[in-house]
Amino acid sequence: MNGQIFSALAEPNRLDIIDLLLEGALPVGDIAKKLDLNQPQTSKHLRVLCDAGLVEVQPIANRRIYKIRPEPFQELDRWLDSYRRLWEGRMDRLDDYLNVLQGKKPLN
Amino acid sequence: MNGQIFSALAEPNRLDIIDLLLEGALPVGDIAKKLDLNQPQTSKHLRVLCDAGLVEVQPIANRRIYKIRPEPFQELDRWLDSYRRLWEGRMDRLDDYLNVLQGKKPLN
DNA sequence: TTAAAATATTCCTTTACAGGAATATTCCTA
DNA sequence: TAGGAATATTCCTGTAAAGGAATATTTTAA
Repeated sequence: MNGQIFSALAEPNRLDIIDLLLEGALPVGDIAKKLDLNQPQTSKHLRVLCDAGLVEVQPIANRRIYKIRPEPFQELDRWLDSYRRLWEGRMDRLDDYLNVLQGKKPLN
Repeated sequence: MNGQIFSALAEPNRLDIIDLLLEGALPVGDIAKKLDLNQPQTSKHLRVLCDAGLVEVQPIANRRIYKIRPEPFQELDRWLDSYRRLWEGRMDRLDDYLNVLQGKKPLN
């Protein structure tokens, strides 16, 4: 799992940008206006999101339209797969650990 | 979506800790040893993970056993739901935006 | 009740990063 | 081709957070 994705999404404004772009691609100015950010910060956040591969740009005339790239979300989804077993109850390794302790089995 | 989760996972060592705990609950010392971290840093990272709700503790004798809490991962999973439409091809809003431009339809 | 093991916390320093303001760049249009 | 709109970049500053070292705390065991 690529940690850069988490870093990019850790910043609240960037998470907002992503959630906004889910509704559709937008140029920088619209993003800034809708989220009440000023333009330079918006561009900077978009830069980070771009570097992390979370969004991509398509220039149209004067503007640069940003849209979400699905790939990192797919990667996140695959990573989460490993954790689904957790809440599907097939795994309570704390109990396992307790058993290890009681059975005196070494832990490596 | 709670951004604290992303912040907690943005730190590489913490992501490693989470991936390690997926294999089973462990006390601090074992985590430190397996990841080649020193003990204080490990405790500090576990603190952050705890505050974010990603892990929980159960004291056993001298030790404190850390294990993953499934809930935040479920939250992440639900959040990702909104994005699954993206890679299922039911959504290419960049095209939508282009149509808006061509059709002179206002964008709000 | 004292020593030692396991863990948590504090203090300090350094670094990364977000925001603000100003400016540079790019591209269209008249 | 000059001006303006849209966007990107740079510089500066303040702040949050990570790592190291030392120390405090808790719990067990003798």
